[in-house]
Amino acid sequence: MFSQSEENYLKAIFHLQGETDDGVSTSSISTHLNTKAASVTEAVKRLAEKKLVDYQKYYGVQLTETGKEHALAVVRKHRLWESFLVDRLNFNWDEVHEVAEQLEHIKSIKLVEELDKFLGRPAYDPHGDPIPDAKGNMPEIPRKKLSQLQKGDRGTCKGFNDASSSFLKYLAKQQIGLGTAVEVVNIEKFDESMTVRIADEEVQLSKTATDNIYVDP
Amino acid sequence: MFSQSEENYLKAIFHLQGETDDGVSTSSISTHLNTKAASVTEAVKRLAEKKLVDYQKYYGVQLTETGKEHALAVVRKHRLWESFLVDRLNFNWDEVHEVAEQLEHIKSIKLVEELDKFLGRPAYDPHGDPIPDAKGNMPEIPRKKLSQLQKGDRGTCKGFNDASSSFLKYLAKQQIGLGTAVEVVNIEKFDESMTVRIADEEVQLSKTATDNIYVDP
DNA sequence: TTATATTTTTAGGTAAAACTAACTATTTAT
DNA sequence: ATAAATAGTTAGTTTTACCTAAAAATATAA
Ligand SMILES: [Mn+2]
Ligand SMILES: [Mn+2]
Ligand SMILES: [Mn+2]
Ligand SMILES: [Mn+2]
Repeated sequence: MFSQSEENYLKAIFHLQGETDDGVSTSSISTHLNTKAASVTEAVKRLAEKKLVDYQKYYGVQLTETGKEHALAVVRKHRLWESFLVDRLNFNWDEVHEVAEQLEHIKSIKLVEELDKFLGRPAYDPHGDPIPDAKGNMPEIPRKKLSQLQKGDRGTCKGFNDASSSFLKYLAKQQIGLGTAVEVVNIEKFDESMTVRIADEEVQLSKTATDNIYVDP
Repeated sequence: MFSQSEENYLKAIFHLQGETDDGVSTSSISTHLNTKAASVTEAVKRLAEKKLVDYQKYYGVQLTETGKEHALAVVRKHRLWESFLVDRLNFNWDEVHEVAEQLEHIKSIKLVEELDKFLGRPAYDPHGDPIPDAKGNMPEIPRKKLSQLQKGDRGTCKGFNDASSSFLKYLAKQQIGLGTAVEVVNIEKFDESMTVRIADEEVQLSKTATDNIYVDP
């Protein structure tokens, strides 16, 4: 149906689209996928041709309904496979993302359905991200970036951006995991770094780090 | 490391090489992979460049030691995934081959090792084919094509060529499976079709069918 | 042993997916 | 409002992987 490259673009656009409803820029896609903006322009033209995105020159792209459906199907597979690797094959949560990047492109509706059943229809992946069901629905969990909290705020870790294994290893070292309670002790003005209390221990977290930690306030 | 296309060529050459030690023809590869001979010529040049095959113009290709190792790694993955699909995900043996054709290209040594462990290190896949171990060793099971038996010979089914789902469905309908005892009742001269006895029932099998059934005489 | 048939390779194309360099449109700052 | 900076597109290449048609080599048959 669609190529791996096309699926990667759809997924990237889906993630970058977030809440806002204005177009996703080619440069943000190129950063996300480690390609060059010129390559993205070509790619989105092909996607527009196939009615997977709406594309307006110089004003970015947006997924069509079909495009979004397919992106969600890929996200579903990615998160199910990550769950499989951690829950059944003894992988650590910090070493599954790369493999899931490959597995998410396997084409077989039956495989996804049976895998989901086999895993007991998990609602969240190992990084706390919700797993869409076969129809593309997923629980809207209220969560913020840790970086959005103010001094004095408390919250519980609900998810982490799993794109980098080194980040997840770093979290493990800091004793931060799903469900960990955090309290913002201080925020440095000049670099937005944060001091947080985790079970009586105080740790320093960079803005880069707090941007990739999701909390339920 | 190697592309899906390259891996498919290596696997095809491995299967076509069989016992004989003369070169595999480009046309046989093209038939096997549903491509054109011209495409194969180009592909084997690339493989020869990478020292995965020895190629002599007009005289076919042979896998190098490295090429064979990699082919066996792909075969190992293919058969492990088929086992996973049948043993754990409720797939039928006749619907796993196509999916395994995709899964065999996933690159992760840990994944293969953990999958193997998870499945209890199976020795055979659902079609009776031996699964190579991590080093590429697999049991040399003595087996012949059913088509090689003579009138009056008996044997036990030890494997089936799983490339076509329709063939496996046909076998199921004829009540032929792994371990089934067969006796050659008659062979027609003109089309080499065979009459075999299976548990008191007599069935007619075409040469195409008997070429794809392996037996232990 | 020559002629014919078959197989294989070469030559020339196409399409996807990437790249760099150059150009153009939009945004921002003066 | 204009100029400079930034972002985005176009043009021209490259590599992989396929194709068809034509040419060349090998195999076979008279
Ligand atoms: Mn992931
Ligand atoms: Mn994840
Ligand atoms: Mn198979
Ligand atoms: Mn098999």
